[in-house]
Amino acid sequence: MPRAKEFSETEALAQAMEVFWGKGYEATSLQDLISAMEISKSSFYVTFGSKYELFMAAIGSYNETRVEAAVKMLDGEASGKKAIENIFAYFVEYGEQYGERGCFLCNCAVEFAQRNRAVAEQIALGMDRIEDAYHRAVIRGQKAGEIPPSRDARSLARYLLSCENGLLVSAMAGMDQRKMKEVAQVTLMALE
Amino acid sequence: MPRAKEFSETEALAQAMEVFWGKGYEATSLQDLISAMEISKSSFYVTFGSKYELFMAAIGSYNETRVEAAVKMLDGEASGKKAIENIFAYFVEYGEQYGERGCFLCNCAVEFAQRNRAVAEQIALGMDRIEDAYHRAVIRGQKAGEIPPSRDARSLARYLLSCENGLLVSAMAGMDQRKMKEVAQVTLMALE
DNA sequence: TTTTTACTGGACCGATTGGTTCAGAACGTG
DNA sequence: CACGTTCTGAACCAATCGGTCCAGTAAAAA
Repeated sequence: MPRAKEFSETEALAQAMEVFWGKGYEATSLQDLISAMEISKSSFYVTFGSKYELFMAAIGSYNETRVEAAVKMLDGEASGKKAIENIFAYFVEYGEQYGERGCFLCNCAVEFAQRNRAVAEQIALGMDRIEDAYHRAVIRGQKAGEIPPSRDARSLARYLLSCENGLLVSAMAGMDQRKMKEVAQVTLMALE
Repeated sequence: MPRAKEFSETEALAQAMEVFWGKGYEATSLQDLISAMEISKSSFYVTFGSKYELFMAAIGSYNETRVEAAVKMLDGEASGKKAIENIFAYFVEYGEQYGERGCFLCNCAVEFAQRNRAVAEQIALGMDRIEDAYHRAVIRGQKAGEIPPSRDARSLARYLLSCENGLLVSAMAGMDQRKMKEVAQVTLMALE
């Protein structure tokens, strides 16, 4: 009977995602990928089909891990306002890490979205999940009296997502942690 | 004596910028460039040196034209608040155009900034110009009593720049014009 | 007309790109 | 052991990459 698999498909995919995240699609060569994934070229093609297919899977992996983690951060906190403050503090604190490579979805949007509908759809999927999580947090905050109920919750959610994107892109453009903190503070005044 | 130049260097550069802006550095081939610039490969290398040097010049060209135009929009309006509202309205209105390719500086930051200091510096140059223009507009607004003087003008300026970046990236990620308008409205409430 | 420069097209370069194929080693199971 | 499967390394592919070089043409001024 069959020989056992020697590498974890999901682990290799996670490694590939890291490379794509850090370098972008075009700048990532097959060599980069198989080196990071620690599999042979043959295994690569047998398992993942092509560079492009792997890339699509990598976005999926990002949605299932990183996006899901952000959503859980937002849903996990009882106080909606606190949850939003926490996640922005997280982005600022890990600004060095995120500053280096930003948000994978945003990066993909910049590099790809206008030329490739399938990529655009995958991106929209992840973005919508975050927006919905912001929305739930805002509603929670409004019910608890932390956030003025006069504001439209959906608009606020989209605003927060857009600001998050802006903050991470700005970090890539060279904004340091101190300035990011300032910007986050101003951003969150919309919840007052 | 010499034969006259048959193509405008600055025009060709502007064409190249358009291509880089639309496709990014890595995805743009020499063929793409010389087709768009309508010059021969030989003229290309004699005039611009290399793909990389052209790219750097293209960022410079962007700073001198598009960034300068934005700065003039912000400085041109007597009312600081109005100026800021106008430029955000502009980004929303031309969201289709910008949605396709966003802000060139942001795109470069995403693709390049972490790996290349020279590119990062060029980007910072343009970003700083915009930030300063926002700053002047905020100060003007505060002096005119349109914007609460209690707010730190520099923080507000950075916030506005970051939100602008976020808005344009979100547009690339698929946000439509209506939602952009909503987000812009929420963003500008920070000036109340 | 000659000189000087601008410009072009095409041949050519080595390197790298993403991708294919295959013989054979490694290994768990029957 | 033998079978069935997984996995690897290397050889190989056509195409494209950015870049160089040059012979030759076009054009304006001397």
